[in-house]
Amino acid sequence: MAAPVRVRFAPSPTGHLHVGGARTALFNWLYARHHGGAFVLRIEDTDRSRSTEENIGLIVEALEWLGLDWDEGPPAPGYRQTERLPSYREHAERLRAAGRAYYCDCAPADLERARRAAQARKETFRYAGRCRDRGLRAGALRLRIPDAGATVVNDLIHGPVTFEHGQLDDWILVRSDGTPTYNFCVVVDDVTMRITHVIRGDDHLSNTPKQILCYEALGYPVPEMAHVSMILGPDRSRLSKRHGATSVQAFRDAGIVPEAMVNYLARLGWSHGDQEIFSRQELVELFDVKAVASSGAVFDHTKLAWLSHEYLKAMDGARLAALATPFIRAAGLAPPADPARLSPILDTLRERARTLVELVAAGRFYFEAPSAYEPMAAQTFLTPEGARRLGLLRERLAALTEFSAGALEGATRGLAAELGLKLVDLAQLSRLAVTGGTASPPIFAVLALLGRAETLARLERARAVAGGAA
RNA sequence: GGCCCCAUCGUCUAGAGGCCCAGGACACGGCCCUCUCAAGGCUGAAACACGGGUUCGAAUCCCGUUGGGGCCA
Repeated sequence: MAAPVRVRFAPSPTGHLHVGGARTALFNWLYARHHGGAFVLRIEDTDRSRSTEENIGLIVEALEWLGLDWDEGPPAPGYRQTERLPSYREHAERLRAAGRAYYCDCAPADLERARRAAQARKETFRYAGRCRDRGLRAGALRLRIPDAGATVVNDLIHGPVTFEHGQLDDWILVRSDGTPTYNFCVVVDDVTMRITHVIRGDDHLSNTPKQILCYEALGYPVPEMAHVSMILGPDRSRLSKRHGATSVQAFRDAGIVPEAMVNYLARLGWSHGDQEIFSRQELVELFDVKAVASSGAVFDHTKLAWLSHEYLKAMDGARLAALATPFIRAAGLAPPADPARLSPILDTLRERARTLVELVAAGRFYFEAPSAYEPMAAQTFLTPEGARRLGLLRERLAALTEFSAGALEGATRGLAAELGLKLVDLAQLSRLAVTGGTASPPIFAVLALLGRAETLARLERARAVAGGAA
């Protein structure tokens, strides 16, 4: 029945993908996948100064990290506004020839004066229409807006939103220097790319009636519109750099799991009952743009970190190893030569870290011996008595035939009992010796994973330090 | 300033007139478990911005106020 769904994401390449843009991209992508439609990526590079190949590459990279693949778009040609100038020119000429647009040569200074005067009178500024019927052959091209009536935006999220034509002015389609304006390019692009649903940020809602009038003047059907609310900072103003890191890249580098980012962004403004965690497949099945909230949403780093943690805990070992390896290297450490050793190590860490960065920090000692001991703990544990206990423990563990967590625990418990100590005394002592700190995964698992030689060496080193402190 | 949007716990939200003296999640407090840290379990505190209507009955509908956001720039 209806034409196949075609949606688009049209970022301007400003150097990074903002999370707000990422969410808009996600909603478009989900809508396309849910309806078996097409997701188009279009680069809005009218501002040539910032539009470099490199910046476009960054957008592409961020979308790929999120797993949002597009059916049409770069690197194929024809999906950048700078490549589509002839199309804008052609549509502008059509409007002019049909009398739906006209040239205007009013001086910017005069217009500015009129704008200020309108504001002083507490009225909406509206172009007075001086050039409407002058039949000029050059200047800025303006769209003729009806004086009476109103245009209704039937927004999928907000419902009908009415704009009186008296509040709209004959906006400029093409500047006097021949460059098309943003609002005009968007209309022409959406029309020529046969976009059926425009899902974009709330900040474009005010421009929508102007665009609708342009569609109508061109004789094209108006696509469905859905205006998604903004993502806000803690002060409830639109989230921006002054609120801290806001780019998708920054979250990736902070070690957020990509699936968690997608899940979080989806849940920001959209919900499905009480469910918090959604697989990508569930998202595609359940997402409906009509269920997106119409109010702004504050970005909550803590909840994102929680979700990242949930994904870290649940993902399979191979995937975790693949995700963690670059972060281990970035920390200046080397993953074990035998890749099979990595998974069990990661398994002891995953429930102790919310991000991949935290994961590496929590497990640093697996990859290098401690270079120092936590001072407070050293003071209480690395004493002459501590040295004696470390020596005994080392002896006991060296005698083990099987260096497993179970055997290690048995031997340590035995020694603790003999010395009249609690297990915790020996556990913390060896934890400090082996990890340099007082918090780690279960110590016997750590020792087993480190292996006999490394464990004994670290116990011995700590014993020497404790002895030397005597 | 004009126009437009928005308004439930600190935050994300459920709620589409009676099921709600408002549910879930994050964060926070307490308890349990425990070799540390986590994880987990139980548990606590925490909201319908305000004022008018409509209705037998409103978080839910209408109007206004206030507050926030966006566009015009």
